Amino acid sequence: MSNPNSPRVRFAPSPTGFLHVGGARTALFNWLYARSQGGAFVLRIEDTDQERSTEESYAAILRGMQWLGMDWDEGPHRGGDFGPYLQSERLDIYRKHLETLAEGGHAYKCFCSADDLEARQEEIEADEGTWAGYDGQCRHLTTEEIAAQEAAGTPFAWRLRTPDEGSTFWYDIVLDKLEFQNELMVDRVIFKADGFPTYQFAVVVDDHDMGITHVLRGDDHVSNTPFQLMIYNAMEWKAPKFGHMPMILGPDKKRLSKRHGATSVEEFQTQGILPAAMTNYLALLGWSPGGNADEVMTRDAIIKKFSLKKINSSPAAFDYDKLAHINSEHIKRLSAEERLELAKPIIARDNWALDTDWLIHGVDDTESYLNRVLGILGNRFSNLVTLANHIGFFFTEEHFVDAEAWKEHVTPEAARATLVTLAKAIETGMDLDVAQPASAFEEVIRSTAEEMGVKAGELIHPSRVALTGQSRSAGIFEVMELVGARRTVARLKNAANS
RNA sequence: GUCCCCAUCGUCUAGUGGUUAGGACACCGCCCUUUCACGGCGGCAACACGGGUUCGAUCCCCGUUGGGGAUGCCA
Repeated sequence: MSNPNSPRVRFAPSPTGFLHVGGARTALFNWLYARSQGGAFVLRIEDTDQERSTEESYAAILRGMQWLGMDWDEGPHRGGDFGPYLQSERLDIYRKHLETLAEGGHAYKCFCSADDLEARQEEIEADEGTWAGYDGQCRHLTTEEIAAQEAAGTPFAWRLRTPDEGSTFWYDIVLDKLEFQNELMVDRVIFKADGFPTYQFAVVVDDHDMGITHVLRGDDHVSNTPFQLMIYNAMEWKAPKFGHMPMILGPDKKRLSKRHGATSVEEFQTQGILPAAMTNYLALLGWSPGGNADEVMTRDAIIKKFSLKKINSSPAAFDYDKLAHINSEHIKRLSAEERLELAKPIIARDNWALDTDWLIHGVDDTESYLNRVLGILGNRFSNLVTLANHIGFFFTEEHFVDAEAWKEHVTPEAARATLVTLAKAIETGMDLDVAQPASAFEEVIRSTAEEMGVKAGELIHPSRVALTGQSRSAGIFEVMELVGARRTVARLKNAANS
């Protein structure tokens, strides 16, 4: 589908944790760019850290991507012309390119151990100096010295010989011109002593070899970019365009972390957030459709409007309230059929089903029952997880009960008496062997209230809690219709006796 | 410490060298109403500070302050 001129972008997570919102946002912007330009979206796994990479993380990241609907054109389980897409399977490629660098004199062996470096740093700092990073000790080793170290079997890493003068700069898609003085750059390691390339080297090799045209990543990579540019230069490769997006902060403007609440994408899934809503909200963090345009958008609408030029350069704070709002808006805009599909797994999970003995007016199977339940629920359905509390009492006596509401509306003597009176009125005024419509319940309640000389609300509020266990619900007459006359009477009596 | 980035309502943001600085979330009030939610109406609330440039700066430049990032043989 992609032509030679279309962009190729990638998301390159390291499998050292779950897919968190920051990573998901980065992935999303890349994905949106690819989809909006007819380009290719590549998923590459950067698992060059043998210590921290795990299979679980790898699987979790893939799950997160799939849940959010970010399909990749090339990558794990999908293949592609530029594979393999796991860096741990590309070691030969990195070694080959390292050789090129070594031959050109751009890379050199460094025999300094971590302890050596630490000792030198301490020495300098003890003398009030500042350690600015690797000091270039092995830069000028003679062939004899190198031979001696190798003969002694000293482990070594490879470092890039970086330019000492001038500056390295690029025009960032988001941040515009960025420039760094070369003299401040140290010769960082590109190949570790364990035989694996460092991120700095692998990312450059892969982005080049995979034909990546645009690198969109978090701005925590800004200071890595000049070094990577130096690798491109040493390899005599053309560098891709870079775009650094600001990071996502917590509500307190501090770096987003677990203490702020959910940070992994899968946590939001378990909190009942719709993937489309999560995608929508993430897109709004650092990007905007502009002006007074509707913020609530489907994936397709976002793709249509997406533009790199509109990416914000200032960091955004994650707002859980707004996410909840976007989520409810998405649910609100769903058709009855779509809502039904979302709700089905919830009742299936607890084996909730219609019992024909309930004698529900106009309902003959579980699906049509659920459909009616969702119908009277209306816009109170705003989250997949809280939905269970809103509909449980229609299916089971073991439903959620709000203790506070019960204490306030059911426990008082007067309330109990009222419930008994109403239960009797329903028993005598209605045929319990026939399914009854909401209007019939309304009639009984209103006339009973009149006979008692009280407002209908006096009966309605305790009834609501007695039937639903909660002080908030859909219209009580409709609730009674769908709970059925028999169970309604039973619950009113049970509540009065509780 | 050094280097880099950022700065419009509490939050996400739109926006322009001259605007009543717009929208959304949250919050408050009113309406609707059997509760809640929805919906409708209204309200509160911002250009961080100090210098320039300019006839005029929220917008351009510099500085300060604040926040963030980097400074790893992590990615």
